Amino acid sequence: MKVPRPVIKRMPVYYRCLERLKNEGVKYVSSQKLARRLHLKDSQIRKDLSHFGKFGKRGVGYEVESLLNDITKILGLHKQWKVIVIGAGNIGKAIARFRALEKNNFKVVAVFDTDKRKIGTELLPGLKILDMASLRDFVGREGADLAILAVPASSAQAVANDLQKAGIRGILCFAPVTLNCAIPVEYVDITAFLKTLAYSVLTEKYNV
Amino acid sequence: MKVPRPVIKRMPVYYRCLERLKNEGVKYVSSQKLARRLHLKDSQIRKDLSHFGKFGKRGVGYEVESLLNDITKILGLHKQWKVIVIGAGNIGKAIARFRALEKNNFKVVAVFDTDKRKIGTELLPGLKILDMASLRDFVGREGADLAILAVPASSAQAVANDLQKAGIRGILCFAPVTLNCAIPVEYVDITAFLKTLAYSVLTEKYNV
DNA sequence: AATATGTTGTGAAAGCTTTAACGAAAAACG
DNA sequence: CGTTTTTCGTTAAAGCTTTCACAACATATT
Ligand SMILES: NC(=O)c1ccc[n+]([C@@H]2O[C@H](COP(=O)([O-])OP(=O)(O)OC[C@H]3O[C@@H](n4cnc5c(N)ncnc54)[C@H](O)[C@@H]3O)[C@@H](O)[C@H]2O)c1
Ligand SMILES: NC(=O)c1ccc[n+]([C@@H]2O[C@H](COP(=O)([O-])OP(=O)(O)OC[C@H]3O[C@@H](n4cnc5c(N)ncnc54)[C@H](O)[C@@H]3O)[C@@H](O)[C@H]2O)c1
Repeated sequence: MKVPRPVIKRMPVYYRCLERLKNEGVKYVSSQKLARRLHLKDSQIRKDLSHFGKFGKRGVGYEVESLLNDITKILGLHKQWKVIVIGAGNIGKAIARFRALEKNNFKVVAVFDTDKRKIGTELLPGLKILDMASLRDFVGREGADLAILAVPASSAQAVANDLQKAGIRGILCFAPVTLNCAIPVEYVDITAFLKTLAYSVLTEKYNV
Repeated sequence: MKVPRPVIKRMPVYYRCLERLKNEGVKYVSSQKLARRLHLKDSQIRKDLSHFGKFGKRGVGYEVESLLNDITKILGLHKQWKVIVIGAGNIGKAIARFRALEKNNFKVVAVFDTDKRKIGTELLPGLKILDMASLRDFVGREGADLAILAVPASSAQAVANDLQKAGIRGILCFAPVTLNCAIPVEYVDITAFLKTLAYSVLTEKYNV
């Protein structure tokens, strides 16, 4: 039975909130307390979790650490995902250097570019920028599951095609385009977020 | 009458597709052709646009350039938005250097940080990193509408409070937290996108 | 042991969004 | 000039998601 996409999009939000609670030393949390922190309805949280099983204890709530483990499994974060970054420009470098990814079990194993001046330079100890020409070999040899696409919009579709051929199974796309792909794609169009934000500011009602 | 959020989230997608068509020299486009490019239903595009007015011509479609102008107005992109970036780290610098923002009428007017070693250094010609202590003065004096929040999660809420007090009207938040704010906030939690992507890869059905 | 309080999981209702269907308009064509 | 083709804007239906409401269970209290 298919889980609705809005539910899937909220799971990482629960995850990060539980992680925080765990660090704060909180042992148990109710759907109501979670809801207050996340500006959601408690019934929504319970319904969301019910898609995957029963994790709570009536009268008590959810054990923070065990629910966190359950969500980790649900999202598939108990095994490490190997990630490659395509495009060692502004955004590609920022992400490759972002160490918190590893805490979430996403490991950046390589960065690729076509720019001869960049190829061979070291972004982090042990993380050299590789030639796009070696993409297919690399993925075949070292294995990689996901790709973060940080190239100009004009080359995004071509690169996406290469990624699929190389055996990549999912793409996180920063370029402002809609890709034609047979594998899952998530889009992070930052200018689109700003536009949505601009609209919200313009139409905002006086609230809270 | 309130426009549904899913509609607002699609408007920037229409925008970027029309921009592309304009560059390709296309003069007219039908909802069907747009739908095919964007993997949507034509009826959805027509319905979405109908929330804002009548932009098409029966039997013909939409005039690319004029629809682009209309969407520009709808999203409030005909006037320039002054944007400040908070946190001159990996992601903050990448965004401050991202020139395409200006084409969309978002102008990064300042970058702020608390790190004494960074303050005063120049990120781009004419774009110095300023001291957080001068935030309120700056916003009061120069004016700024939106803030891009690129500080560690641990300080995000405190900074958000400062931003509101300074008069900022909307926040684009890269930190993996849910903020308590009275102004509009959009979240860009990159690890959350990766988690959603991981889930999709795991549960993918063999398709297309 | 009985009562009070708290909280989950879930079925049903309400609310919202997408899709289908079609009349009305615009252009193209013979 | 009437007919055909195309495509919009809109109403209504279908489909999906959120919220409500409550029985069932868990613990604490007296
Ligand atoms: N920088 C940002 O803050 C930002 C924000 C939102 C979106 N984006 C988007 O992210 C993408 C990258 O932006 P950026 O600012 O990092 O650009 P950039 O120009 O700094 O970097 C792009 C990199 O991709 C490389 N490249 C180009 N074609 C390639 C190919 N076919 N294969 C492999 N590598 C290739 C270039 O050599 C360059 O190093 C763009 O699509 C942009 O619209 C960037
Ligand atoms: N780098 C990435 O690719 C990436 C991806 C996803 C999310 N994020 C998130 O974005 C945020 C920033 O990430 P980063 O990698 O750029 O971190 P970073 O450590 O490189 O940069 C953070 C910057 O914020 C500054 N800072 C700290 N406290 C501040 C305060 N109170 N006021 C003003 N400035 C302050 C620091 O001096 C530093 O320059 C984090 O919340 C992170 O989780 C980053």
